[in-house]
Amino acid sequence: MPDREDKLTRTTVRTITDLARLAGVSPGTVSRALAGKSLVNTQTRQKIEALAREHGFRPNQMASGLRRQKTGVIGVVIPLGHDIRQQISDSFFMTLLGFLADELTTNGYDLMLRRVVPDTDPDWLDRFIGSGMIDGVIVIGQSDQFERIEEVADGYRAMVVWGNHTEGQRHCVVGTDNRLGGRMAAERLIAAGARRIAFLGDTGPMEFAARFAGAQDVAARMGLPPVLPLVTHLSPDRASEEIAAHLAQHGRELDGIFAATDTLAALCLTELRAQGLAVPGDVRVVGFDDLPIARQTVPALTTVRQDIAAGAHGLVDLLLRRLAGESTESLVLPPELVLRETA
Amino acid sequence: MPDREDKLTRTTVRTITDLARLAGVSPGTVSRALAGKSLVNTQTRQKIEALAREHGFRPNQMASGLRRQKTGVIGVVIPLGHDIRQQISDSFFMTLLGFLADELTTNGYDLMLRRVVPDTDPDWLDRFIGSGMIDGVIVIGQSDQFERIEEVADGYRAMVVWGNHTEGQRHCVVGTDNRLGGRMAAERLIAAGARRIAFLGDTGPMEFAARFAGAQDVAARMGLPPVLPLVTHLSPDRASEEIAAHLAQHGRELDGIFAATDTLAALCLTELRAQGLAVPGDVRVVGFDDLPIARQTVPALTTVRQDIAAGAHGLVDLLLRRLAGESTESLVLPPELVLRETA
DNA sequence: AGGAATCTTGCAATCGTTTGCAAAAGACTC
DNA sequence: GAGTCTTTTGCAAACGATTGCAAGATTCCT
Repeated sequence: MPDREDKLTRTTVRTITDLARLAGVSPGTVSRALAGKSLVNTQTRQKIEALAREHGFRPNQMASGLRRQKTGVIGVVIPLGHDIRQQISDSFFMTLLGFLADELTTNGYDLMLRRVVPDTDPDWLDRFIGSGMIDGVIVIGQSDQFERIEEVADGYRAMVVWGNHTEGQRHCVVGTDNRLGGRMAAERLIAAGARRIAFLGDTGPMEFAARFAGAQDVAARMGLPPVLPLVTHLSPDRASEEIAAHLAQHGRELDGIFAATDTLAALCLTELRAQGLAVPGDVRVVGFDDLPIARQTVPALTTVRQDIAAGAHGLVDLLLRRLAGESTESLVLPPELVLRETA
Repeated sequence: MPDREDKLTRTTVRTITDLARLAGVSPGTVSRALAGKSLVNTQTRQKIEALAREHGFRPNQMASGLRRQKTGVIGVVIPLGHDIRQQISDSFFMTLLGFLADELTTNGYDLMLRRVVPDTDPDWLDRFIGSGMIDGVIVIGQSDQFERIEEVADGYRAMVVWGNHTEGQRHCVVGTDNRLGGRMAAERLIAAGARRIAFLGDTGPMEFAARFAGAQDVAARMGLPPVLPLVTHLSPDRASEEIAAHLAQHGRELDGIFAATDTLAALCLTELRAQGLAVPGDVRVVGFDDLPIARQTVPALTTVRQDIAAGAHGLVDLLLRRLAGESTESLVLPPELVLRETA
């Protein structure tokens, strides 16, 4: 086991100073060599690099961060609204998070994830920003914290938010055009023969409210009765019964359901079947998101697609631009209707 | 807008020294007051706390971390094996991540997420650990990096891994008893009438290999033909066609399928239907994980449940113990068969 | 060869907090 | 009122890397 032996006898080199001693130069030179600055003699640099590699030396990021006043870390924060349990496993957010991790890594940043409960911690955003641990922050979902975010945005530039765009808002946001998406959903339901439409989900969060409003737009324009809001929680366990109850009460009078998310739509399909309602025969259904599950429901779910990868890309791109001092406009992504079998 | 005005005229207090000047004490005292140490006079402390609150002061974590040699951050790293695209949105990992975030937050830690590709970056683990940014690391999934992890474990204690337990391994691991789970799955398939069983998924990763082996155990014990491995990728897009191809070739000779994950099982159900095979009439199916989707397939999926919440709790608990200097055993969680309609 | 120009390097201050040590200030005892 | 204990505080040295400045080494030119 020569390797083990080696490790023990070899002087352990933790700091740049250790390495400097070994190389017979000053710490400053080592720092410059490792940073790839041009001011170091090529031979010196190579010698230092070799030593560093040999001893597996890595500069301490904390110290470096402190001195340079930047950390190379981007904070990603998920504010949990009322419905705490939901978002923990929400496929949409999690998928977005995955893409974000990719994008940030590609750009040389690390990702610090924080889930916060604004209700119990009103200071959530300032605290994260003020911690000195992150160079910028991406907020995933406005939840019910629109105002708080606006306030912070006035004094802090390195922030981009995933969510809904509202006319005249001050924080930089990336998100799908939810209202348009809502319109597309309603139009499709109507085109498929629906006349009495319901919206399934929570109309509280801004994004959902916008989807609902979009559907409402269309119903009004077409002279149909107003869209009926069927309010549910978003976590699958609670939503199931709620959906069942809603359907028991209103199922027979409805012929179209626009679900706020694919997850809810899938649950709804299950319940519809349980209650003996045919899809799309008796009731048409349209979801939102186009998560993988949309392809696997029976029948396959017609839904409004959000381009998650593009969203993640936009978030990171805008944030980096802002870090570089640019001021950026919000980015509104177009939704896309994906026709399958439920409407 | 009195608030804005206020913010501008108020001297901005970023450092502990600023605050000290304001309070008329030394920086050291401020530090002690904010840290809640008992050595400060109560009145002094209150005065300092009041000022800190008023000016929204937060100590710089970088500086604090550097000085105290601990960061309050736990690294979570997801090594991506060959099948890079898969894990990005893999529900299982993402759900685990959500629970981890909860557990860590509860214990006062932040979470730094890193996705790495060991193939292109052999140094992935050392680099993360050596960065000085994290107090400990949780590795999600051994991927094909078992050896690398073992090596690191010899010299670094603050690490816990989610994955499969192997007799005599040196790193601390938390995970489901995959082999037992595999046995349970096969036993159920057989009890439901299957005789010719296939394993659907990648047998490369250790966890899956163990599940496969478990099924194999049972087939052998019962004197049935060996379990047929149907190898697929794990990302839904690629897996779909692969499953279709497998079924086209072997579908008629099989009467039981054990899928490595629920995601694959769900895809498989879709394909089975497409090819006109009845479930569970012609073919019985059992999945693994018990993700939310298992409840929503048609027919609903019988599956082997992993307790993700318990897993996350175990990972964090063991890691904290190790940080405290304890040495800990690995934790093997029992799987649980969830009977639904596919077997 | 002398002097200017260019490269390399070392020195020391700095980032913002924490903490051991010792001084200062009270509180108490006899 | 002097001496002993406690509290409270300030001082200054860390933590480990970066960087402006200036000195030392080279090279180049005339």
